[in-house]
Order: sequence, then structure tokens, then C-alpha cells
Amino acid sequence: MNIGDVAKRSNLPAKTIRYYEEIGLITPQRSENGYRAFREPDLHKLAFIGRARKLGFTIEDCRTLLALYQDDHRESGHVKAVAEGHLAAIDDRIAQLQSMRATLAHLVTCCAGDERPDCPILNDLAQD
Amino acid sequence: MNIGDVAKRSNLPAKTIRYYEEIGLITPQRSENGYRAFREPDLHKLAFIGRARKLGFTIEDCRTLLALYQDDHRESGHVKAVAEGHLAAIDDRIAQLQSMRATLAHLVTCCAGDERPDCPILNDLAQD
DNA sequence: TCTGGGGCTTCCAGCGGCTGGAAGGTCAAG
DNA sequence: CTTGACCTTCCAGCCGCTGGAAGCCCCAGA
Repeated sequence: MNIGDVAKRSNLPAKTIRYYEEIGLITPQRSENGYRAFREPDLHKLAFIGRARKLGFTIEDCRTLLALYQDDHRESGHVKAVAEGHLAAIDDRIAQLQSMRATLAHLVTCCAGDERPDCPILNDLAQD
Repeated sequence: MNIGDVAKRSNLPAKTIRYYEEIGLITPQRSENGYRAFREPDLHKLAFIGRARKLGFTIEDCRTLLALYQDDHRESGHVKAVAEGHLAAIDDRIAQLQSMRATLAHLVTCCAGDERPDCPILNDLAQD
């Protein structure tokens, strides 16, 4: 299967798929004409990566998870550790964003938002 | 004042301050020896930018906000619009992360996390 | 007066994860 | 035989820094 069809099937841009090959996440074969020739296992891996990326895993996490997936002797503890690490990172990020959000929402409600120049948002940012 | 002292005072790395000059957020003068010579208005602007960045505003937002701050004839509505846009972006991001978090947390609780290979996390990522 | 060490300068490269575009080869339909 | 849709590679750019190299400047101490 050519990259265009794979892109449609996997819902990943062709550029992204090429990139995944470049960084060694997948290694599709090549046809005589030089085109990438994708097979079922490649499609599987791409779907796997796509889902992992949607959950926010980094590319390096994806690499690790793929390796574990293909390792019959893996320990589920290892997978869980990766997932828990990522979960913690997400929680940190959410906390950060919520703190920003709280401050920002407060400032927004304080600002008249009219044609006059006086603005509590700017006052806060410029606090002496 | 030299960049090292400014870095300490503003809690921004010297590298970052140079970068802000490069992209035109600040324009400190220069001493005879070529060193950047920061004055009070520069310090003010850096503090302003630092706070805006902490609230998650992009550099371009910071540029806009700084311009508004320095414009006596601004309309607070303009400032508020920028802040509301950013707030909406934050809310989107939080929603995304929370959705990831929910899926991930569920998977994590389903996984034994022991020495056996069977793993619901991988099963989910590999769902056929 | 020399030396050492810390500060300052510029410039270039790299992070992550793509994305866009140019220049060119390949293939099937009409 | 041409057209146009595909495919290829390569290089550059996004954001917001950050690290490092190479080289000047300045001050304190011997």
C-alpha cells in the first residue's frame, strides 16, 4: 500500500508518516520504484502510535510503548510506569493551566472592556 | 545596568533577555564597550513580559499587550479581547488534557503493573 | 605590569513534532 | 503523448528558548 492510502486509513498526514520512518518508529519496505510499500504490521504500528499520541504520549514514550508491545516477555509494570509518568506530567500541566486560568479569569472579570483606557489587566501585569 | 544584574532582578535568564531584544520586545541602549545598558523602562518591560508569560500569553500576545500598555489612548476592550482569547485557548487545552487524563487514568487502574506481560494499556492502544 | 577569572559579545545549532514548499521521478487514464 | 495525481528527497521554518564556542572587556590581586 502506498503512503497516500495509508494516510487516509490511519488518519495521519503523509508527512507525519514519513517523519515517523525517519526517526525509526516504522520501517516500511520499498517497491522497485522507490515508493514506500506499507504492509499490515506497519498499519498496525501507525494506528498504535496514533492512539498513543492522542493520549499525549511523547514520541519517545511511543517508541518505548511500541517496543514493549512487541516484546512478549514484557512486564506490565513497565508499561504502567510509563503511563503513570505521563499521567503525572498531565496532572502537572493541568494544575499549571488552572492556576493561570484562575488569575486570568479574575482579571478579565475586573476589566470593563470598553473604549476607555483604564485597564486592571494591564495594571496587574505592570504592577510596581 | 548590565545584563547579569537585570537577569537577577527580573528572574529571567540572560539568554532570554537577549532573545527578547532580538525579536524587538525591548531595545536597550549600548555602552561604549558594546555591553547592553539597561534602564528603568527596560526593567519595567521585562517584568511586564515576565508576568504575561507566566500567565501563558504567547510572545505575540506580549508584544500586543506591551503596545497597548504604552498607548495612552488604548481601549480596555482591546486588552480584554486579547485576554479572553487566551482564556479560551487555555480552556480548550485544559479540556483536551482532562480528556486524555480520564482515559489514561482508567487504563492505569486496569493494569496490574506486575511482572506479567498481559497489559490492558497496550491492548487498548493496539485495539483492532 | 601581568595574570586570572568572571562577565560580556556574537553566532550557530538544537530541542519536539511536525509542516510547507521546491524540484524532480513515476504511473495510469485519455 | 500528454496530463495530472501521485510519489520521492531535501531544506527551511514554526515557538520560545537554551547550550556552547570563540573571542572581547574589565577588575582584583601578586
